[in-house]
Amino acid sequence: AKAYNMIISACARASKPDLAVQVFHEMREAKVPPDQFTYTALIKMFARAKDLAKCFALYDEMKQNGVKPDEVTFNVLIDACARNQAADQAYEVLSQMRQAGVQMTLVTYNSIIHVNQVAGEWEEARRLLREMSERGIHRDTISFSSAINACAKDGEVEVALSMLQEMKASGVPPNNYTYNAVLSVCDKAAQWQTAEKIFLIMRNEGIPTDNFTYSSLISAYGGGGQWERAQAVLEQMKMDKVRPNIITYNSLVWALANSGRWEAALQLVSGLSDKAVKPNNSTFNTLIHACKKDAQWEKALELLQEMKDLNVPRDGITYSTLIAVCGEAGEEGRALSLYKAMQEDGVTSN
RNA sequence: AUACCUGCUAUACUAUG
Repeated sequence: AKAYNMIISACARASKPDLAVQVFHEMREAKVPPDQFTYTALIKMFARAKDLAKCFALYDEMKQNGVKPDEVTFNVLIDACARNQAADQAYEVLSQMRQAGVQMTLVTYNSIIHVNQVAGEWEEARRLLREMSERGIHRDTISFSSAINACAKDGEVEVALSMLQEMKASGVPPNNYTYNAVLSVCDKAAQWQTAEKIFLIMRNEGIPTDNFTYSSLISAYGGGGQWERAQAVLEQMKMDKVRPNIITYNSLVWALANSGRWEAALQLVSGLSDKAVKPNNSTFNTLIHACKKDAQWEKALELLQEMKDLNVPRDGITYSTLIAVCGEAGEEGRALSLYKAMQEDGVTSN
């Protein structure tokens, strides 16, 4: 079975699910019984493809064939639920894991905390951190980073900061994921001053900063209308030798737009043509939304044309934003014709 | 070698909500 498993994993890694399934069938025809590794690898593959139904079908098949799901199988199933934002199903898997007498490991806890993160359940995440400690399960950087992320949805900065503090007090080293998570919480909580403070601490501690760091910081500034500080971050990045990517630029475009500086936002994007970074769907959607200010509906339609010219994909957000811009500008007729244009463009609304 | 040796976990951008 090991040889087949290796092939299946290789197919999964290469994102060739059909091939992996084919090998799986050949395995059965060759009368080689699949084992835990086989099923778990396949479940993981469908987890990544966000096909929860297939994950559970394999899980059922596995049990029917008398292959006992082990701790890794359950962890992968929990991860599959997290990726599909199916918190309830994740908890159901957890209870089946208990019923099967399989012990929860560090990764199980981390995966469940990730589920809490997706669901924004910071209280549950905090409880699990405590439970791990009580049960003598070593908590690692991922445990705390995920728990901090669980605070993002509700913007619970105080809780996130206390988790960071406890982490340090427990001797668990924060890394860039940890600090980026804290920055993300500050962003969601609209606390750019706290974000700035955290960023400085991060650098003082010698934690490497990356594009996630800067884009979160830029968004936090943008949320507070601090477009000048947001712009300054881009300069800081150059000094720090971190190359901005399209998301970083999009964050700045959004920060400028949200600060009422739509002209600067447009200028920033035109300036991208010299760089290796190409504007994408989000870039344009943000710019189109920025046209709401001052009823710039003509500019918005120009941007739509530019998207087509540059082969930037349009989506439902593009058109619903355009319709809103035209509608608010008193151009109801255009708003209506945009709906038709959307269908002609092959974009389905939802 | 308590590493590697078939399977598991965390972070950033856009409209509406």
